[in-house]
Amino acid sequence: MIPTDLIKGSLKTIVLKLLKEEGPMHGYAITHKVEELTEGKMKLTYGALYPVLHKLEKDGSLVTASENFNNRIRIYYSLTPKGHTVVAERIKELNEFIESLQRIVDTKPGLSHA
Amino acid sequence: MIPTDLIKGSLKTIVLKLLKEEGPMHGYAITHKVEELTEGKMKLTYGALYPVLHKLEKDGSLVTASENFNNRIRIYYSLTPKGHTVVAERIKELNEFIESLQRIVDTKPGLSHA
DNA sequence: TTGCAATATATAAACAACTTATATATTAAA
DNA sequence: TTTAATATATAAGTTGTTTATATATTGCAA
Repeated sequence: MIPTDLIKGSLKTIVLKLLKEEGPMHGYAITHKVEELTEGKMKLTYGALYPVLHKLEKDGSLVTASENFNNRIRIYYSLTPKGHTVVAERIKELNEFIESLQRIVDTKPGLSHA
Repeated sequence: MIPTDLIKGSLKTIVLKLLKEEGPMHGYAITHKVEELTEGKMKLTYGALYPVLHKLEKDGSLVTASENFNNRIRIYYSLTPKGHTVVAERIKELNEFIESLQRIVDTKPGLSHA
C-alpha cells in the first residue's frame, strides 16, 4: 500500500485527470476507480477527497449535478472549460514530476561522478 | 518548474535516497544535487528541507558530523543502519507510487471500458 | 572598498492540507 | 437484524510547508 503522505500533492491532479477521461463522476466512484487503476495500491480517503472536490468546484474547474439513484443522492462532478485548461497544465507538471522522481530513484552510486 | 505541492510527500524519500547514493551530504548540497538531477525542474526550499533533516536525525535514520570548511560550518548528514533499512522501504513505496501515477496518467478515454 | 551573489544553516509565524472520527441514510445479503 | 456496501459530508486535531527573517563568510565586479 502506498502511504497517504506520498499521494498528498498529486490528489488534485489525479481527480482532474479521471474526470477528464471518464466524464462526470461522483466521489465514491472516484475512489473506486483509483483503486481499480492501481490494483489496490492507492486508496483515497473521503476526508481528503471531498475537500478537494469542493475546492475545485469553488475555483471554477468543476461543476456539480445532483442525481437521484435508488433514493441515494449522487453528486456528479464534471470539468468546466476552465477545468480542461487546468487539467492539461497539471498533467504536464505531473509528467515532469514523475520523470524527475525516476531520475532520482534510478541514480546509482558512482554514476554521478563517472 | 514542478510546483512544490507535488514534491511534498516525496521529500523525505528523496533526501534518504540521495544520502544513500552520494554518501554524507550537507543541506545546501542536497538542494543542488536535486536541481542537477532534475535539470532545474525540482527545487527544494530550505524551510522544508531542514525540518525534514532534523526529523530524520531525531528518529535515528540520520547522524550528523560538523566540519569546518573555509570558516563555514558544514553539517554532513549520513544514513545510520536504521536509515538504510528505512530508505529501502521508502524507495519501494516510491516506485509503487510512480507506477500508480503512470497508470492514472496513461489512462486514455474509452480504453477503460474497451 | 563597497556592494552583490553565492555559500551555508536555521527558526518562527502563518497558512494549507490531510487524518481521524463522526454523522446521516439506503439497500442487499447473511 | 445486523453487517457490508453504497454515498456524501464536516470538524477538530495534527502535520507539514511557505515565507520571511537572521547570521556569517568568500569572491567578484564596479
